[in-house]
Amino acid sequence: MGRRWASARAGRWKANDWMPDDKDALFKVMNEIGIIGQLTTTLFEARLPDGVLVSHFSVINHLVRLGDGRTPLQLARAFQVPKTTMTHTLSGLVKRGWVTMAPNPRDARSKQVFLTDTGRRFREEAIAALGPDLVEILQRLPLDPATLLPGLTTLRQVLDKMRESHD
Amino acid sequence: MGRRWASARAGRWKANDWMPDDKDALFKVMNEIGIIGQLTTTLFEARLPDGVLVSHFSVINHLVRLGDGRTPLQLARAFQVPKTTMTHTLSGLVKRGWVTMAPNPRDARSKQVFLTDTGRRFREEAIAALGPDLVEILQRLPLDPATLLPGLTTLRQVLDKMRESHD
DNA sequence: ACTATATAGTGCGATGTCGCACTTTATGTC
DNA sequence: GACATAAAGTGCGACATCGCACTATATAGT
Repeated sequence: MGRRWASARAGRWKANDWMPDDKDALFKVMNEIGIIGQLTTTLFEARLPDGVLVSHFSVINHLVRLGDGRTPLQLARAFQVPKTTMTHTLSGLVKRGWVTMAPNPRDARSKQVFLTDTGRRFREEAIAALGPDLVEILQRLPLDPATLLPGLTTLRQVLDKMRESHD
Repeated sequence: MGRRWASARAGRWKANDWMPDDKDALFKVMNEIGIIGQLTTTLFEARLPDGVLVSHFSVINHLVRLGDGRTPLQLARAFQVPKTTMTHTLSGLVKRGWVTMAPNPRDARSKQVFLTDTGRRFREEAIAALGPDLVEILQRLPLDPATLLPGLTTLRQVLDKMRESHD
């Protein structure tokens, strides 16, 4: 299972305790994001079959949306995980019969990942299983999630660019 | 190391592909949040000494901000991790001399976690080490992070409440 | 007081993540 | 074409996370 950890949600912090306002605000934003990401993962994973992780769904979902036939390395890059991790994740998908691996005709070192019908069906069911939770969140949330999206996307793009330029 | 995985950042999705607008927007928000959380963890961990994880910093930071003397279980709850995970994390902190564990005088089953001077110094250094990255993000970010904070906090609170009411 | 149940912490085993090193194949240089 | 270097994928080992089961202690009901 996965990733977790940010600052505990239990405490609201005072600004200017140890940082200027804007750094402090950014730090808090990243904190909240870490916590939300953790809670989201837990929530979603509870709706998936036993032993199936968000990583599995994410790869299948990616292949459905952007097309299969991708190589393992392309997938690893898309998800920002080491190739060994992708190897492991893909082996789980193969074991469950949700994808098949074929040699890549363009490059004998490489492979291609293809979806099976069972794999597509798994995605449909996972999405359906998550639906009620999304509805409940929307009911309780006193704001339109769409208002958050542009800012988050911008932040993600900035972080992505930094990652590229740093390594 | 830790948590990762969301949908790959590589593709922007069309609304109404398979969900009504608001569900789709919420799903995208959670996706972006997952990716940002992952990138943030990677970034921060690169600034920490070898083998030191965000989990270590988070616990120390929590103790500095909200006061030490907490029990391991209180910490586990604050961070939403199983108690076994907290046991493991704390053992790492003890090993590095950043906290000490003492029996809890109020409850002989329990313990209390106390910061050491070295532990406080580690926190200072970690924060200092992260500073330049925060500055760089702020320079590249064409918006004030403070504008994101209220919405994220609200979303986190909703998810927190749901967790409580579900289990 | 006695007993049943709940709680705090931990050891252990299973599994996910990821760095390192290796094999196989591609690419670039001469 | 021969050779050095790079890239794709995987085996292996280290380690983090976490469920299960266990011990020790507290609490509740009688």
